[in-house]
Amino acid sequence: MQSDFYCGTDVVKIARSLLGKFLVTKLDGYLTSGIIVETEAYSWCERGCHAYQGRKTARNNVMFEQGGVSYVYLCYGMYELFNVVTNREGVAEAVLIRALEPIDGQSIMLARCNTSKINRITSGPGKLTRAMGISRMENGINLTANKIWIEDRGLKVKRSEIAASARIGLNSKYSDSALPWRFVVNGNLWVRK
DNA sequence: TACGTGATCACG
DNA sequence: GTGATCACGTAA
Repeated sequence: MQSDFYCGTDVVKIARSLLGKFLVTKLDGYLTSGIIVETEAYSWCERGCHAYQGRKTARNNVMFEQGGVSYVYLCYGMYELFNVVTNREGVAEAVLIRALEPIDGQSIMLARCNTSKINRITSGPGKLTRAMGISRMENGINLTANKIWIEDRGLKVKRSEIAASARIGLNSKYSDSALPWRFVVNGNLWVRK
């Protein structure tokens, strides 16, 4: 996608429109890709976001850059989570990529995950980054360049095929955790159940 | 349901 | 410095 796609001011809309797009990486010399089938939106204006109320830290500072860069951080000491930063510079918003349907480079993904079963290898935000070779080394990189990018290959996901629900893993004591900002392709095999 | 795992951040 | 918390995944 071009830079202007990521600079949109409605992160929820962008999270929805990413469904059906292809996330592609060319890392360690290998090309891998998958269809995005689950996303979540995050915005500075709600409590689920690392940049809530515009709080800027060493970890989240790339969220404040102009849309079109990656935000990769370590979660629970073990998992690297990949986000697409959106909106204009200074407005911290991002979309977490939560699940993919693997397409290109499946044998590479299997090797990276040290398994022989493709089943569920990219069905979760911590798992898909491993399969795609994404780590914190890729934090802040330009998504219109040649390491990680997103392609529209013409696959259409109709509005009626998209389900919205509350985001996963947020502390339920905050009302923002109930916002319906998680989007999945209905019935897709690669969305965790 | 329980917990490994370690970086992060709000405290002081 | 310290300690609670955390956008997960797996086992059970």
